[in-house]
Amino acid sequence: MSPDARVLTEWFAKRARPLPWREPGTSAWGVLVSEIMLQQTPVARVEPSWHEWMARWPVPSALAAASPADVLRAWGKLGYPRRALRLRDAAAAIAITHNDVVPSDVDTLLALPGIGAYTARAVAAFAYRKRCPVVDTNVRRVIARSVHGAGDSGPASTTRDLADADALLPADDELAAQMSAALMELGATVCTARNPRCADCPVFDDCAWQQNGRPAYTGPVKPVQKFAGTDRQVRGLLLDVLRDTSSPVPKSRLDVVWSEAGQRERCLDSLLVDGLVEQTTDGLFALPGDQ
DNA sequence: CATGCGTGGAC
DNA sequence: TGTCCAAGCAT
Repeated sequence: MSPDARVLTEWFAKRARPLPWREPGTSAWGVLVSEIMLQQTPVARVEPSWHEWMARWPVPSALAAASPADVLRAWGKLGYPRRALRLRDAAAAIAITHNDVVPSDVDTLLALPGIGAYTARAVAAFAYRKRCPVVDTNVRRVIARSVHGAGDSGPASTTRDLADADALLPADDELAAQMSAALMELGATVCTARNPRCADCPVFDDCAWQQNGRPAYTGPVKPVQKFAGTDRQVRGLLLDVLRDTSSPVPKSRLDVVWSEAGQRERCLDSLLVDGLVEQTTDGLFALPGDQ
């Protein structure tokens, strides 16, 4: 009553999308960069940026040597730009502490900025081909349905989710890595959040959700994230101004992006605190490192 | 454990 | 011109 490793890995070999960071020969650094970019950002928007980053910063030390301003501009509109700064910080730590080699050990990876439970295990599994349970939103949904027979996954629980995924993995390292990738791919392309394509599912016959009659999700409602009018929108508008200028700007250039002064000031302050914006000695504003 | 953190595409 | 969702993380 759960997805079979052989069935799923054979499906993956035939049907998986040809994503560039999955190509044989991709460096662990390339895998790490892809994983950070893919946190909450769709594949289609990540692909072009990933190619640019790999050409420009092929090793961690190269990214570490770049200015935050250059990194933030290259990040562009992938969203959540703090990820870009943390990736640069992680690259510096890798360059200095690990001889420019991305660690393969989960606990060592977890100690790096911006790398959490998912990303650490994804690097171990996909770059180093380890038997290491990888749990993202796709895997949680696939397990909720195919194993537990529920309509969707409830709130995340790292310990329980890892145990669920671990139980599905075969003993062999390489096969387990393929299985982890296959579970993610299944959730991303077939066992989707809305309108799952069950007719195309390789594990249809082993799916507990099917056998339960596809019950609707009954757990706690996940809160929907608003965007319009939030600080996230205002921060994005402020950063947009600074990404597009080559020299520091007076505050008046920032003031025009949002009419409510209180919120605008709060957002600018938080960007300064986050290290996403810098104020020059003459009181102008710029991306950090833009003088 | 709940929130806040960007952005844009698909319905 | 609304809602949901997308390979999470830090606090």
